[in-house]
Amino acid sequence: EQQPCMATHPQKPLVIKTGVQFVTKVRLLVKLPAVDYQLKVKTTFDKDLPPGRVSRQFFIVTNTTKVMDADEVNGCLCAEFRHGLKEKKCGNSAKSKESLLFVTEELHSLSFEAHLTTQGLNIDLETSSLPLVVISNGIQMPGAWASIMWFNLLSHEPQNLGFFGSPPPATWAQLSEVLSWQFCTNSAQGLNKEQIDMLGEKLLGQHCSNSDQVHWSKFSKENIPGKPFSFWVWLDSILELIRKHLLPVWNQNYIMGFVSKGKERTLLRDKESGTFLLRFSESHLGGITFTWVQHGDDGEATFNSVEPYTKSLLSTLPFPDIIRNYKVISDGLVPTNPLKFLYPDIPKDKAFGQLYNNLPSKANPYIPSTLIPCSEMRSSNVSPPSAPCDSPQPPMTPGEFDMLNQTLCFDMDVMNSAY
Amino acid sequence: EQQPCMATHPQKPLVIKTGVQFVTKVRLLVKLPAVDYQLKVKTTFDKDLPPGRVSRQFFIVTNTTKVMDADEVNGCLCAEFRHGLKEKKCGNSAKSKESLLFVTEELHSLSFEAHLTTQGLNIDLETSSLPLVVISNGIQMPGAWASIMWFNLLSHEPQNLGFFGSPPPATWAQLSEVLSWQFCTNSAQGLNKEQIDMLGEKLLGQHCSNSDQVHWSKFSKENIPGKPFSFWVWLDSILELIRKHLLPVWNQNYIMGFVSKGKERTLLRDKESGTFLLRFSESHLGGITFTWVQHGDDGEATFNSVEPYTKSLLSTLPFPDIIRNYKVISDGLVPTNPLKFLYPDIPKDKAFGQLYNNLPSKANPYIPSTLIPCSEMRSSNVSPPSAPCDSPQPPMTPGEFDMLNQTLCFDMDVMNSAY
DNA sequence: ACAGTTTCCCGTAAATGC
DNA sequence: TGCATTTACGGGAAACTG
Repeated sequence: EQQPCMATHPQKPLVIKTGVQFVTKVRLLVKLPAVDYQLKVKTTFDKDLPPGRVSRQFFIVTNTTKVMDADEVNGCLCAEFRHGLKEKKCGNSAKSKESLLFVTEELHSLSFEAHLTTQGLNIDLETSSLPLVVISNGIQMPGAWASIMWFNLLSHEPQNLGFFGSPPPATWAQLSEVLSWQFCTNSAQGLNKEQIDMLGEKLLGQHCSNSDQVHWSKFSKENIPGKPFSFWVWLDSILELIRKHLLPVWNQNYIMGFVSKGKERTLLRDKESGTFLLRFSESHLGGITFTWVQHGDDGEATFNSVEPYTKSLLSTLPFPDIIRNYKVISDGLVPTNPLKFLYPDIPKDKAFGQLYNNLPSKANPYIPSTLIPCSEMRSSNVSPPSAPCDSPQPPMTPGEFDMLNQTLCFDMDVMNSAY
Repeated sequence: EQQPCMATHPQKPLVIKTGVQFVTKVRLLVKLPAVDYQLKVKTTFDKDLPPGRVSRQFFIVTNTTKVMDADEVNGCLCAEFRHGLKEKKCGNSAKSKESLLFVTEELHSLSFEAHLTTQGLNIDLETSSLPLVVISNGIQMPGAWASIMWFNLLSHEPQNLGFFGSPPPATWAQLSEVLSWQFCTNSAQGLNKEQIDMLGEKLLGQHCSNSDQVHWSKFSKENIPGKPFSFWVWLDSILELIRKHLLPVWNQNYIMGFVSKGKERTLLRDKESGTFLLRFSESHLGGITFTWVQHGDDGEATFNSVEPYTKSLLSTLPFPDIIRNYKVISDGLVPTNPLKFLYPDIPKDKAFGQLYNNLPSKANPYIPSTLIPCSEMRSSNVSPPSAPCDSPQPPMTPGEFDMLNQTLCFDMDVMNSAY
């Protein structure tokens, strides 16, 4: 009969940042016979908090009660809150308990209560949110969102706030679908089978299968061997790069993105000189690079990859313009652009032409100046080839993760109805 | 006997931003005979505020009282506060009064009080700050700082908070000294006579003299004719550009900076081809450009200026590297750098060599990529020459504005001492 | 509608705490 | 000491307000 609905961070609901307002909505799903008094909703944070379960306590700094109003759209009773959350600085009571958990693994909840008296009946309504993660800084968002994803993928008990005490593993079939879905919600384009296979190999090693189990720590807590970041932090940095700097290019499907260096060479080897593909950096967070093939006079293939471009550079120079203007300088010669065909054989300007930044060259007393990304070539960097791979397939379709999309709404429970 | 001292924004004391903490220090200048009780200081904001004088009211959100402590350095009694300020949202009482004034022209003050009882004497101590300006956003900082400068340059009544009701004019002699001093506090280099003359002409027209009067509105309130910003906002944008992106270049005296386009040509006309000078943009806020001369086969001089570089570009590519790598592309030819000699005749690399960014070219599988600023040259932009100018002179020395430097301290007043 | 002003909040840097 | 976490706040943009 009551339905709380919530939108916090646009892309990442269920994550709340202290000091940043978030919106909650509660709706009464049944239509009441004309009530002659006001129905008041009260919000409580961590109402049924199991004692000692969480290491941090929070309180709502804004109004916690509100009278329900008729919704403009469908006329049902509705209350919308703008809440703010602050940490209760209690003398480290339960602190250092469960200190193995990150704060991003600590689950909280919002409860909504209303008391209704009508026709001699006394009804208590109560409902609560799906588990929430509270963070204090944006750098904690990737970890927090990983928790939300993991919980909603694997838990069948919405009230189980101790979930991350011993989180169950996911199958690669489940997880890969969620990952592809992340790309769908951040862009117009999910992941295809090749891309998913590359991610699977990265996470589980070669010859992994859909039924293989992925452990929570391997997904989000432990660093990738030899790297200072976890698998999810790496992948999320790419989602952010796409969302902020590569949206048109990614949506056009021009970024192969997830492809091993070995496969990259296999693909490019027998293509025309100047054929290139775009992929994300595996060594640095949020980086994209292009690799092109060049055939020598002897027919031998040379592969070159440019140092990955990251957000700081891409905010100065959009990626299509980089591709358009990139030059290689060989001493004393006129610089040339080695990028001719987007893999497999699309002429560069045909693919990217519409994305170029056509600077209007306003008539002014100054000479316009453009940034040209350039590489000086002396020695050629060649590394060993590797095994071939499967052929493309359409991206996965969203599955049970619909609920995490856009206007995420909680299911509603009437917890208590007496008299 | 008591001395309040204050440091808020490092470069701009006496300006307080709501929601950002600021530090105040009060010192007792006399050494008391060993007191056997604690001396408590109380801070009040706008204590003796003339009714209806200000349109906004503020209050201190932090502790306003503190017990004085022996200072580590010289052992005198001292209290240091970390204060925060917030606007009192009173039902627009005195609002819209004096609405001709900007909030950055509204002066406020901090008062400090202490009560001392010793040897049968009852002494009330009180002192207050120089006028303060309260802002709510960093974009108000230039306007606020203009007020602080103008007040301290021209007022002889530290308590006259209505100063901007009818602010007196300054002579160009006074103002130009203050302006040069701004460059000294933001860098290691003030302004020389040519630079000051150019600023004077910009503000007062040609043939201006040291005794000419500059009005407050012309300095900071009215926009420069044809530009969407005032003289001071323009100059302050350059101070910020220097501080954040050009410090070494400016400190080496390599930036002529303030030079009219006419004078620029006079200087460059008979110099060798490739001689260039650096100056700030007059049309855009916080921009720097270079102009170089090129002599054709007929000996005719051509002048070119590149589109000004601003902070967003300079944070990606440092200015010395721009000068080092700048290229002009004439169709089909090898790009060349037209910048050879820094005016009058310093070989470019001799001047800027030590400031170049020597990228370490770490051994990695990627090919490093550099940004090269390039201009495509088709038509040459030439504009009319103009009158010659004086010769260089050393920068002005700081004058009465010492007090505004770094560790700014208020003078102290014992306002009241009874019994 | 608009300009002056404040609020909001991202993202980085510094501070804090364990 | 190092790492996890929070606080601080500059700066751009949206929201507010007369």
